[in-house]
Parts: sequence; C-alpha cells; structure tokens
Amino acid sequence: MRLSKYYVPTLKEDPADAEVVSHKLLMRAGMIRKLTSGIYNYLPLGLRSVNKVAQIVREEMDRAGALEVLLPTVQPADLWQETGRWDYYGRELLRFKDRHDRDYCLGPTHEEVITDLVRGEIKSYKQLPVNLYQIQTKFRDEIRPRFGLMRGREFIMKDAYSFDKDEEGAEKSYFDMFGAYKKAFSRIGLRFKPVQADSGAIGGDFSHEFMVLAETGEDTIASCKSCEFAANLEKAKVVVPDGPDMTAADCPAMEEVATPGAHTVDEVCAFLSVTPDKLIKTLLFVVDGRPVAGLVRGDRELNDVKLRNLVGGNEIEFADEALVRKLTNAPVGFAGPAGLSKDVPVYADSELKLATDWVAGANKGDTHVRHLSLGRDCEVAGYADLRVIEPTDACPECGGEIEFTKGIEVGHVFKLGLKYSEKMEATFLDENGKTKPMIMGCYGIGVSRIVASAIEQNYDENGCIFPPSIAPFEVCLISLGGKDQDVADKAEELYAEIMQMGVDAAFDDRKERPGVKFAEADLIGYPMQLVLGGKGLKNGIIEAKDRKTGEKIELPLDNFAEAFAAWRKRIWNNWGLETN
RNA sequence: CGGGAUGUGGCUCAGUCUGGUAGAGCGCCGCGUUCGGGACGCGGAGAUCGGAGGUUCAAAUCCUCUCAUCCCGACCA
Repeated sequence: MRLSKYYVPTLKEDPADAEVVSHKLLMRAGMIRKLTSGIYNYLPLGLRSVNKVAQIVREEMDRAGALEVLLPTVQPADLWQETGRWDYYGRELLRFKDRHDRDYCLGPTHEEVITDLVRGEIKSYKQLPVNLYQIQTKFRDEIRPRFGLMRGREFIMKDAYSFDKDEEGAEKSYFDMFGAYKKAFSRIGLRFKPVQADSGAIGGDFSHEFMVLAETGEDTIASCKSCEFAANLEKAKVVVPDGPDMTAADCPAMEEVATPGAHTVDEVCAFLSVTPDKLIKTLLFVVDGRPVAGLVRGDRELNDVKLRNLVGGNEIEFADEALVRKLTNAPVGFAGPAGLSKDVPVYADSELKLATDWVAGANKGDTHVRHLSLGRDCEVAGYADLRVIEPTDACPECGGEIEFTKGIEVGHVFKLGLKYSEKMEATFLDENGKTKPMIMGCYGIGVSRIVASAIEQNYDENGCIFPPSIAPFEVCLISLGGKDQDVADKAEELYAEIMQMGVDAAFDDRKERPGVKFAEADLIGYPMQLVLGGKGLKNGIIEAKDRKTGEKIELPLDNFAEAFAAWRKRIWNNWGLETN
C-alpha cells in the first residue's frame, strides 16, 4: 500500500473528548472517527486491524469445529417476548417499530435468534452437537458509553452458541471454546488471563472471562501468586479461617446507645471508640422486588453478586431511602439486624460467626446498639460467603497469597444450560425417542474492543505499538528520497520485493519531510520500520527499527529479502508470535 | 437517571466575568527556501460563535428554553 494514495487523517493533538489512551491514539492515528456518542466510523487503517483480529478469531473458531453464520441485526420483538427478555432486558435494548407498527430491536446479543434458527432445523440427537458463530455488529444502548472503542454502544463482536444433547457434550463444547480462546488470544499477541467469572444461577466453574492485563482496565482480577487461581473480583470466593462458632457465646445484654449524627462506620467507630471490625454493617437491598438484608463486618465490603446468587435472584439493587425508612423506622445509617422488620430476611457473612459482642445500628434514628449477639438478639436466615475478597485474604484454592491486577474483559465463555432451549422449546429426540431440551453455551469475543485493549497494553509517548499480528500493516517502508531519485527508485524496488514476499507493508512514498514520516510511523505503531536514506543507499544498507524496543539495526541491501525475513522473524518472536 | 462541565473555521483553544466591526496555533490552498525526528517566509481560503426565543441602539458575551458532547456516580457481555 502506498501512503501517497491512502487515507490516514492523523491528528497532532489529543481530541478533547477522549479520556483513555486507546481512544486518543485511535483517533490521532486516523483509525477511527466518532459519528455520535458511543458510535464510531472505522477508517481504512482501523478496519485493517479489526479485520486481522476477526480473521484470527475466525480461524480458531473454525479449527475448533464451529461454523460461521451471519444473523440479522434487526430482531423481532416476539422472539424476545418468548424468553421474557423483552421486558427484562430494560433500556439497554434499543427498540423501534416498523411501518406496520410491529416491534423490533437492534440485537445486543443473539441467543433468541440462534435458538429460533436451531429449533427449526435440528430434531435429532444425531445432528448434535452443533456450534454456530458469527462476527457481527452489536448494539447495546449503554447508559453511559465511554472510552472510545472500549465501551461503545455499537461494537463488533464474535459470538458463538453451542448446542449439545447431554452434560458431557456441553462440558466438552465449553472447554473446546475455552481452548480456542486461549489460542486466539495468544496468536493476537496480548498478555491475557482467563479468570473465573460470575455464572449467576448456573453455578460451578462454567463461566470464564478472558482479561487483557492493562493498568487502565475497568475490571479487577484477584489472582494467586502460587497457584492457577484467578477470578473476577465479583466472583472470587473468600475462605473464612477456622475458628469456634461464637454466635451462642456469652455476651453482656444488648443495650442502646445514642449516636447522634453518626451514619457511617467511621463516624460510629469514632463516637464509640471501637475499631471497624467490632461493627456489623447492615445493608438493605431489593432483589427482584423483595427486600433482603446483608451483614458484613464494618471493615469489609459486601459483594452484592454473592448475595443475589445466594437468594437466587436476577436483579439486585440498593434499597432507596424511602424503603430504608420503612423497613428500619430510621434514616439511612442506622439499620441493624436486631429489630428489623420481619419481612426482611437477614443473611450474614460467614466471618461474623467468629465473634460476638457487636456494635450495630438500632433501627432507630441517631441510635446504635452494643453487646449484640447474632445468635441471641436476631434471626439470621443464613451464613454464607458474602464479602468482597481483599488482598490480605488467602487464596481460596491453595491458601497462597493473593494479588490484584487490572484487566479489560475481551472474551467470555458461559454455559447457558437450558435457560433458552426450555423457554423456546429447542428440543430434540434422544436415542430413546424422548424429547429433550438442548444444552446451550454461549461464547463472546469483543473484536473491536481487542484493538483498543491492544493499545491500552502497548503504547508509549510517541503512539501505538501494535503486535505484528494485528497491526494495520506489519511494516512501514519509509523512503527519504525527497529529491534523490536514486533513493526513491531503490525504495520502489524494495517495496516490490517486500510485496513479493507476501508481507503486509505500508510504503511511505509521500512528498513529506522525514520528521513527519517518522512521527507518523511511530504514532500509527507499525511494529517494524524500514528507513532508506541517501547515506544508507551509498553504504549499501537500510535501517530497520523495532517499534517496541526502539532498537535500530542495519540490513544489507544486497540480499535484502533474506536479511529482512530473518529480522522480521525475530520481531515476531519477540512478541511471542510465529510468522505466518 | 442524579451531580459537574463544555459547545467559537477541519482540530486544539483564547475572547464571555465588565455587551461595541470574531482571534491564535495546528491543518488546508498557492509561491519560494528547506529536506534524517511533526521546518521557515510570504500570500490566501475557511465561522450565520450548537439551536430557538428574549433584553438592548448594539449580543459569542446578559436572560429563558432546548439540543449535543464529555467527566463522576448508579448500571453493564
């Protein structure tokens, strides 16, 4: 590709509305342009990267036996009504009507459509398993799109759906995808980690997220320094250290104490001169419309996903101020487990069994209680792991040390089970002629998000640093033959040679000053730069720069193809990649 | 949806408080010089100051409404 005939509108300054590096650099390198909030145009360079990611994903999906299809973006409401998601999915689902006043939506995901397709075609266990995937544009009307391609409303995603006749098959499909994902992300050249994720009502280890490790990630991962354990913060189990059950132990009679104006844990502690670990924090939630209370120690954080899963709910949110008043007869800040409305089941974090004589809210304005015993003074519906893991906690699998890292979710594998097949009657006849629902799994990869996360993980003050596997072009050949026709001619010759090798090259043959060419090559982040100048030509060499390390070497012009091939191989290898 | 902020040539911003003929840098076009890390000189084009209404002799500037975008929060594969 000749840059003189290409379209790369670079920017010298950061766009005003970009916050994160990937957004700034994608804009500055002329790869994307915003059309409207959360919706972007992909320019030639950006599209090339997206397509390269998609192609790697496609190859690994095919290799794993999945079959590519293409499903519509516009979906009829009645399918969504079948699964109940038309009502449940909420504002994120962009709905509209056609000229006949029929309801439609833009697909944020395709479980309904794929299940509908399969149920019409597959009737026998002999046709199973089947795994269908597509690479396509999704639309989710995010409450708050941000960070450029990282969290857009419209984005490109690969989604796959597997259908199996039994549990063993479903498990195999799941782990086949898990393996394919590892291969795909490795080939893309990103540092990533599969982590256990929340699988809602399904339970077990049948949900993993693939995280690209980057400082700027929105998610936090808890991982073990000594074993393989890694989990999303919301999923990470907390193991309570052994100790005697103190819920029935002796404790002075509970008494109320006035704590005027003390709402927060810190304020109460300061007022009563106790440490936060002597306090019980009582948090009121609404799960699927019903109130629930969760108890954790004053110095801990309650994990709402764990509480939601414990009570088997779908949607959990904090009780609003009015509800708190109704349930506790007090303003926010004075809720406690003792004397709470009987309509509210109280669940306590397991850790609370290990001590007694607590301080807690009194369900009365400006008042707390002390000497509270959970066994004596309140009714606890159950004890369970309810809190968020902390770096000081032990690894739940091996007891080792835990560390926290930031990550960007770029893939998710999930066992769906019968959720959709039952509701939509996607059934088949088994070996015994019995009708059974298919067992499903779904597997997503954020294709456009990967391009952004590659930049989040690899950039410097001069611009992007793309892995060669997904760079818009692997190499940029820069000709400094301004008025030196010999240089220009030789560059042409080299370009032809590189093209002949089948290498993806950009040829900077523009009439620009050298500084401009260098700066733009760095900004765009071609992993390899070849610079041919007058002096080099005279000395029979061309300069080769590794964008990642900045290392420059000289390649001989005699035998250029061979020297270049060897250098190129080294660059790929340094990224942990194989040349194709 | 709550809190905060911003809308001025293609881009980044000044000008708004204190109303008086719309600015700079970058980019773009032309000419010349320059040519190994985003050059320089000269000459140009390009803006109904987000939109609507109002106050005023006069509005980018003051008032009202509205739209859009961004940030924080809640939310989210």
